[in-house]
Amino acid sequence: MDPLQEARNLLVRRWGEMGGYWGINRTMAEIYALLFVTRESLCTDQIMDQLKISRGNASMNVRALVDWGLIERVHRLGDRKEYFKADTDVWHMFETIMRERRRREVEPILATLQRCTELVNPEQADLSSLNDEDVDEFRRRVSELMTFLTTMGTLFEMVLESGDGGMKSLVQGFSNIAPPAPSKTGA
Amino acid sequence: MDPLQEARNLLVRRWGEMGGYWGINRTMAEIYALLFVTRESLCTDQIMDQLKISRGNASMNVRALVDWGLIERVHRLGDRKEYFKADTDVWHMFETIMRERRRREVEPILATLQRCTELVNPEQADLSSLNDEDVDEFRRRVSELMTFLTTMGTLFEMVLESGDGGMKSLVQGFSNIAPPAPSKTGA
DNA sequence: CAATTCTTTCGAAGATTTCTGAAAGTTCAT
DNA sequence: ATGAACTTTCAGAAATCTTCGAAAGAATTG
Repeated sequence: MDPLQEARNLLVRRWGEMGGYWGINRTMAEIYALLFVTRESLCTDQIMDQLKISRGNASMNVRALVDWGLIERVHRLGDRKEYFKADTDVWHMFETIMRERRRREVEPILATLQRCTELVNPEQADLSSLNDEDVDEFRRRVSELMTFLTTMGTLFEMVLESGDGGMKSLVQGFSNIAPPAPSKTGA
Repeated sequence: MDPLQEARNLLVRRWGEMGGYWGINRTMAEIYALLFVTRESLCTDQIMDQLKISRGNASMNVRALVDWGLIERVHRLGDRKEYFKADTDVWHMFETIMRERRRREVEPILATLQRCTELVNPEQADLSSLNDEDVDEFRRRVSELMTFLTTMGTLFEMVLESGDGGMKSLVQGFSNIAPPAPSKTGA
């Protein structure tokens, strides 16, 4: 196998392994990776063939990737097959994934935290039989969590808003305020 | 059930549901949540009882949480049981989780990207039979990904370095450079 | 040092997720 | 309308992940 193909395979496999951690399944991750490392667009049969997966599996996961906006359909003149190519704008890919994750992971928690706050609000519930300290501590912890999640959300929006270039400004702006970040990039 | 208990249960269950997305299993997430919403420390039997899980399961997951540094063992005078309490410093919890995730999810990818770069380095491999454009495009994409991951890593270090207070500076510093972030906190 | 109390391990069972492949569906050219 | 080319669906099979619970292992005490 030529070095390019070897490199591609390596990346596809690794990316697939990571897929699990990223809330998407291995195949979906592999398909995305395959398209990411391939210059021309690929059709379903090529994907099936390269990744050794069934037609059904390929179809389902390609569709999911299209739904997520991580890959797009491409049509070639005089060819009825559908081809697919990856969105190779890394920032855009990041934004897509993060938004989806926030929607699925952070927002439900925020809603629950909100509800928890209401449940222990003295104006809405009878707390007379409860230990004050327990209630206070609970309120404190819930509130800290909410503040934290909200702050992170804001930071996230900031990062997205600033994009690739703005990111540098952000890093720049920060280094005037705090001591230089310790470069922990070992090796 | 009293409102406080109801609120606790709600949060524990929701947190557990989210666990899967966060690369930890449901039980581990539930145990952490239970300790997070409980002021006093709990022993294994109390955890088993409240979450309706087996001793083995409790033991395994408590250990994992201790390993991660998300909860800690507490000993009570004259009591041989081990009790556990959550690390309730939300920032610290965040740091712990993110470092672990980076170690497991980002670093392996970076290593692979590094290796990919080497594989298509003309000084180390014979690329003469390959299409130049394919190789160039591959190099470009791999390099973009590396840059992106590294940049995010730096941002991450910055955020951690700055902590709770510094975070505000960061947000502050940013708002001088870019237009105010659109508050997308719907509802 | 033996009884007691508590913790950990681990194989099997159970639950969940993912994948396959054949069949049904769709689209398009003729 | 028909048939060829291509896509989607879905029920069962396979793989993976999680949990249980009994037994083994430690630690502590009298």
